[in-house]
Amino acid sequence: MHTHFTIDCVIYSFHEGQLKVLLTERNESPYSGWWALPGFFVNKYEEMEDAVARISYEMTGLKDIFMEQLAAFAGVKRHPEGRILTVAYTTLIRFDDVKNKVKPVTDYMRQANWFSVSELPELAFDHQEIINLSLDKLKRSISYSTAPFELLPDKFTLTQLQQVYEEILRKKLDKRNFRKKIMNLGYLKELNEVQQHVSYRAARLYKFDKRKFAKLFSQE
Amino acid sequence: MHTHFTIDCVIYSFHEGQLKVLLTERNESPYSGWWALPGFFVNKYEEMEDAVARISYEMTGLKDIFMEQLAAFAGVKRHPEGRILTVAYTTLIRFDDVKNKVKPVTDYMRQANWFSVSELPELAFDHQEIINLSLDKLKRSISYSTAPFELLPDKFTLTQLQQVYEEILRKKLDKRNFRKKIMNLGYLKELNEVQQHVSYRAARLYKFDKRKFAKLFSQE
DNA sequence: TTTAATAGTGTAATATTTACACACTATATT
DNA sequence: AATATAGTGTGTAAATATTACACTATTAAA
Repeated sequence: MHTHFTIDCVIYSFHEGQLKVLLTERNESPYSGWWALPGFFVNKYEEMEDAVARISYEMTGLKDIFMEQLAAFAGVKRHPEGRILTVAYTTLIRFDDVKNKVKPVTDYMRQANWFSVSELPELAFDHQEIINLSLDKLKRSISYSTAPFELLPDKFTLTQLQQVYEEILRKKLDKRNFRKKIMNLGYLKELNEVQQHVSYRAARLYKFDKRKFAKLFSQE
Repeated sequence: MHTHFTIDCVIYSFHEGQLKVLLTERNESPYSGWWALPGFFVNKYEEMEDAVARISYEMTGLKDIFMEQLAAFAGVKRHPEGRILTVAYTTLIRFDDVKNKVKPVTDYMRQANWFSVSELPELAFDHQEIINLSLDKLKRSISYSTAPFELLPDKFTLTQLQQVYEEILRKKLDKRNFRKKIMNLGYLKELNEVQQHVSYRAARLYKFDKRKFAKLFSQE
C-alpha cells in the first residue's frame, strides 16, 4: 500500500539540426555508471510540482524550467527493493540558453550530457520506454503545441523551423508547402533582419507571436 | 520518500444520447457518503495494470475491461494522512453490455451509478479535476481513436454515431457533412439491416471495421 | 388517412493539400 | 574580377476536403 515515489525528467533541446535529450550518468547502485534520465526521489511533504523543479535542478543545474506531466511508470520489477513508481515529466528548452550550464549539483549523478534521440546509449531502468512514449506524444501534438518554438531561439529562420518539424515528425517536408502552411497560420512575425555570419545568402529571421497562437486555439 | 498509492478509474458509457461516467458512493472516511470515482489502494507487490483490473472489478463488478492511463495526481493535501498518489485510468464501455451488472463487490463503496458528465454531483477529493482532464483528452483524440465505437453497440446507426461525436465534442454537427466525412474514412461497413422496434422510419445499421481503421493509422 | 418522428440525400463555393524546379544572393576562393 | 559554393526564396495547377444549406422518404401509431 506504500511505494517509493520518484520523478524522471525528459528534457529536450535542438542543436545542429538534431533533437537532443539530456541524460545523466548515475553514480549510485543500481545502474551505477549507466546513462539515465535525470530523476530522483520525491520528499514526503513535497508537492509533486515542487519536486519536479527541485529534482530537475539538482540533477542538471537547470533552473526555472516548466515541465509537463507525461505518465506514471510503476513496474514492480523496476528495482530489486520493490516497486518504485516514477512520474515522468517533459520539457523543451533552447540549447543556447543552457549550453554551458548543464551540470549536476548532487553526487548522485556524475555528469550530464546531451544525446541525439536517434543515437541513445543503452539506458537504465525503463528509461528508453519513457523516452519513446514522450517522442510519440511530441509527434502527435506538434500541430497544436508551441513545442517547435520552445526549442528555437527567439529569432529563427524558416529553415531552422522546418528542421525542428522534420526531427520531431521523423520525415522530410517540402520547403514550399511548409512555408505556405506555416505562414498561413498567421502566428509568425517576419522581421527586417537576416542571419549574421553565414558564408552564403543570409536567411530572413522570424519571431513566434504567442498571442496570435493562443487566439487561434482559444475558441474552437 | 514513500507514498500511498491508489488507482482511480474513469469509466464512460453512452446511453440515451448522453455521455455517462460511472461513480461510486463511498462508505469510508474521508468523504463517506460522497460520490467518487471508483478507486482503491494498490497492493505492495501488485503490478499497476493488475491493480487496475482488480480495483475496477471490486469497485464496480465489471470484469475484463481494458483501461488506458490518463495521468498521476499527487497533491500533498489530498488527504489528512499525507500524500496519496493516484494514477487515473480511463476506459469506454458499451452501456448495454453492463447495464445490470454494475455493483461494487466490496464494502468500501455502497453503490455504483451512472451520471451524465454534464450533471455531476459534487465529487470527493480532486475527482472532478480528473474527469475534466479526461474529457479534454477524449475530445482532442476523438478523430484518431476508436473511442466512439467502444461506446456503441456492435451495430449502430449513423445518427447514434453522430450523437456520440456531439457529446464528446460538446457541439452540434451537420448531418450531411458528418455522414460524408465519416463514410469517406472507409472504416464503416454498411449492413443490409435496419433498426428494429422503432415507431418511425428505421435507420440502416453499420459496423466498425477495426482492421481498416488500423491500416489507416499504421503507416503515416 | 393523417400525423409524428426520424432517415436519407446533393451541390456549389471555398479552403487546403499536394507535387514539383529553378533563379537568386552572399560569401569564400582563385 | 571571375567563379564556385551553399543555402534562400518563390508559383501554379490539380486534387482533395470542408462548409453551408433544405427538402423528400419511410414507418408506425393514432
